[in-house]
Amino acid sequence: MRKNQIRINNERRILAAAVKIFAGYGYQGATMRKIAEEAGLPKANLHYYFQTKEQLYRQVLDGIFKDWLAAANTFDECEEPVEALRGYIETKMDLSRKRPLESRIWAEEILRGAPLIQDQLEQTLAAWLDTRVKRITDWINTGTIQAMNPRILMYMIWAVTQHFADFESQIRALNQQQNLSDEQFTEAKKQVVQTILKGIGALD
Amino acid sequence: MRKNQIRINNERRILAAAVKIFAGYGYQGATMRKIAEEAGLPKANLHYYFQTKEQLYRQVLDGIFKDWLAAANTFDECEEPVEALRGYIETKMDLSRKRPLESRIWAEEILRGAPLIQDQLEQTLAAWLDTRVKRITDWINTGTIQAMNPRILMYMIWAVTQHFADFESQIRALNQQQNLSDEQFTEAKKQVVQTILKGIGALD
DNA sequence: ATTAATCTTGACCGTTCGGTCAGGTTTATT
DNA sequence: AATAAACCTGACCGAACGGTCAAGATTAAT
Repeated sequence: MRKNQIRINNERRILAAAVKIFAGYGYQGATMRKIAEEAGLPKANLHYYFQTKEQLYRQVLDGIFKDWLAAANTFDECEEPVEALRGYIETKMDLSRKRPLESRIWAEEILRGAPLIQDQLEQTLAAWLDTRVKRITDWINTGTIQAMNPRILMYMIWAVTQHFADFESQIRALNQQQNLSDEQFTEAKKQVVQTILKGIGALD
Repeated sequence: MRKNQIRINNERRILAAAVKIFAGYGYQGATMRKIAEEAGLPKANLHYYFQTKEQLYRQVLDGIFKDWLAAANTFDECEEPVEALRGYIETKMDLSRKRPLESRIWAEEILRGAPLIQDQLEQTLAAWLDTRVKRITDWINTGTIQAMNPRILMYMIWAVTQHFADFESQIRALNQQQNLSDEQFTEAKKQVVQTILKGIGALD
């Protein structure tokens, strides 16, 4: 069932254009015309590969969701809480840095009440979170880290790491109209890791 | 220059409806028809009080911005860093709890690159932040709290506190399809305060 | 009671939206 | 070389958008 190369190429081009436009304008603000222009294809051609705007948007969301879950590898690979959490926070921060558009699309979807991905949240993401909550609970029970609500810890990590992508324009306005430099971002990453790990009693 | 009571009432009704609709659908997804329906007025009447959709949206944003800055009072009134930061974090958390719609409108505006409020961010908010950064720097210089980048601390506080409003639908999906109860929210607030204050070495 | 100012609204306008389709072109198969 | 399958696209469609306006209703001022 190998797909034709033409189809592969064009679907990729359209998806890449769709990420840019959906991130820049939101689902409602994005138009098939703009996406077609960005992709360098006539609008009717988009509808040949993706029947509707919603289907195109769903495929974009699916790709983001996969990356999102894949970022958890570091978390699972490490035995010790400090290493696991540090790795996970750093991976999420790097993801925010390298793929801010995807983060913003995700954020907007959640902001609107997650109309298209509620099932994925309730099924896949909930199961994903449960597994990690169990690991953290084990650490707490063995006295490796202090007692706390693991879910709230995860919410805090998500909030902070994604903030650097989602609120990039606010941070830029507060940083002399300049995006964070690599040095500034590295400093931020370090401070975020330090504050959270120390905040839960895993450091010092 | 007292405004007529009719005008006062209708402007208030329209603004309240606009907050609901803009928060629920985003700027592009919100329509004057929906806002009019929510307000219980004919669409043409909206245009009598607010010439354009953008002007209505601007007034909504202005109101949010004022609340946003007003939340800083606790921060300024306290001498000690622990009290000041705890008060500010708790106030922002309570704001997220009580006015999630406004938080979401703000978040969406920033997400889209802050096209309408860039000036306010660069002027008013930047000045506001500078003042607080100076206070935190003083605390650091007098050894009351450990060395760190105060701006990053503020970004972390904003990220976490607003997350509970902006990502409410995600948190709900991960909490047995139930919004956080008052007890759960109180626990979250406590843990957020604890983690951040301990994380910057202001506790223990 | 009269006038002026303010408020109300159904009907309408040009534009843009997502989506369709017929008919032509290119590519793959034999 | 012939046929089939896949791909391409300009022109078009009905619906919904933000916004306008003239004419009537209500309120305020004298």
